Amino acid sequence: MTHEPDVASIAALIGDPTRANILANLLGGIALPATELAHRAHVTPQTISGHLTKLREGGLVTVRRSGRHRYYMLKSPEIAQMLETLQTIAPLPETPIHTSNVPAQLRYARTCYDHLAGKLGVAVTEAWVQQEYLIDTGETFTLSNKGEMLLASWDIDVQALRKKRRKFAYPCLDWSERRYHLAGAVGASVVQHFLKADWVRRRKDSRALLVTGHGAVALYDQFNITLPVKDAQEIS
Amino acid sequence: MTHEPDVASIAALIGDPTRANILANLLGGIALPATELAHRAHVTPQTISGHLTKLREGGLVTVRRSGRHRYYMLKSPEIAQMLETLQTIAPLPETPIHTSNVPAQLRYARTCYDHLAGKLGVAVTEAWVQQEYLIDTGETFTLSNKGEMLLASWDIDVQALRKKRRKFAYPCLDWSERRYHLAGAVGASVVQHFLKADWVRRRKDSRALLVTGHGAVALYDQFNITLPVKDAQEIS
DNA sequence: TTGATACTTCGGTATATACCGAAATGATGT
DNA sequence: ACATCATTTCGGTATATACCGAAGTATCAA
Repeated sequence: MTHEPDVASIAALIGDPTRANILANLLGGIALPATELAHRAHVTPQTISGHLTKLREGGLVTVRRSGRHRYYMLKSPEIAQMLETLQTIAPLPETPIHTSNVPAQLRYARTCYDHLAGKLGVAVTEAWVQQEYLIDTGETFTLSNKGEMLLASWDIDVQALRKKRRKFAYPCLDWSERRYHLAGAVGASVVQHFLKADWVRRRKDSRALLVTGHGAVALYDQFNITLPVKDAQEIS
Repeated sequence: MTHEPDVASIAALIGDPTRANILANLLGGIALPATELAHRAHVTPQTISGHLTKLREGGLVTVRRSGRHRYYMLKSPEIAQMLETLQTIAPLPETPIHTSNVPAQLRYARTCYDHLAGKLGVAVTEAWVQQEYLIDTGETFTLSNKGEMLLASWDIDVQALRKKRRKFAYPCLDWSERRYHLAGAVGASVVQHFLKADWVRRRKDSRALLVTGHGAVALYDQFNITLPVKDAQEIS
């Protein structure tokens, strides 16, 4: 009938609550086995298995086999970006007065597929713009010379990042903060550094991040970033 | 349970084939009455009415009442951009050997919400980049001085466009051509000029555009753009 | 081999919802 | 007032599909 792309089929894939849950979990950027995804979605493994094959047939996720586990992950950064775009226009469920602990952690610091998000992501991005490591051109971020030197000092090969097919650096609207954070190839490599330097650690069971005491000091010393320390930061 | 945005609900909205059809038609940027949408989707008015209220409750479309008609349109350019993003990752249904006439028209020239797309959109964009009206920075388009003068000569207030909250100029991946065309505030005003100058006309029943003979000459004279003329161009 | 774990396939049920026919509402023109 | 057209509401049916229990394959560790 019509020869336009079949938007409906993939939207329908995302449209099921359980599958949306799977995708949201994979937005953490890490590969997860089927059972773990089943646990998080509160359904049985059979059910998750069915959903995963559909997502795979739809081209949204891929599998990597390792022994008797099968690790599922998003197929490409483009898929992740599409999901982020969806998140920005999706309604945020109204927050109860006493917001529970778990979402607070997520709001505090998390990974958004492969870059920093949450209060931490926004704080770092805004500090860098203010201190002119980054230049906000309105639709893109550009690295200043100062910024290039910073990344070079972290052993990040900026030229290699530029050659990648994916976007270099752009502002991604944060759904919890309603402000922009740094995404793209640069954003991804920044998270890698934060993890390597042990400024943040991944929590086991969610895509929330934990800022270490060490990391908090470093962020303050180097970029004058002060974060609210009260939330759930029990690592020394 | 989770406090993340409810991606599933709006994805489910887009996930129904009939509703996706509605949204695709509204991507033409024009407001359409319910009956027209019903006709295009090959369903009865009752059915469309139900879908439209759901889309309205979901915040994807708005209504403008005019007499006994109700004109529906996409609620915001952000919604349009999200749909375009979806289109780029959605599978393109395989084209039959003898591609029918209607999709050929769409592939030839169409509006994508409010800017040019299809072969025409890509041709104009690439010509402008080559002739340095536009500068392709990879993730954004910048207007050169030459480009600013061109738009000024068309009575387009470039400064006013820059002040708008929406993106100024960026490349939008064309689903039919698999190449980029110009989108954003600049793209929208360019279409307005093309229509005002009668270089193109809207077809009544789709978002395909018709290039006038007058327009073809102008495009060739001013930008050295040659378009395949064979397709469905019966206007002198 | 036996037993355990990870995952998939099959079959049946239960729920959601897209669709249409019939009828109500509302606006327009005569 | 009446007839007409655009749109919505209601009720009933038919189809799709998410879910789980049970059983089957595959991998690993004794």
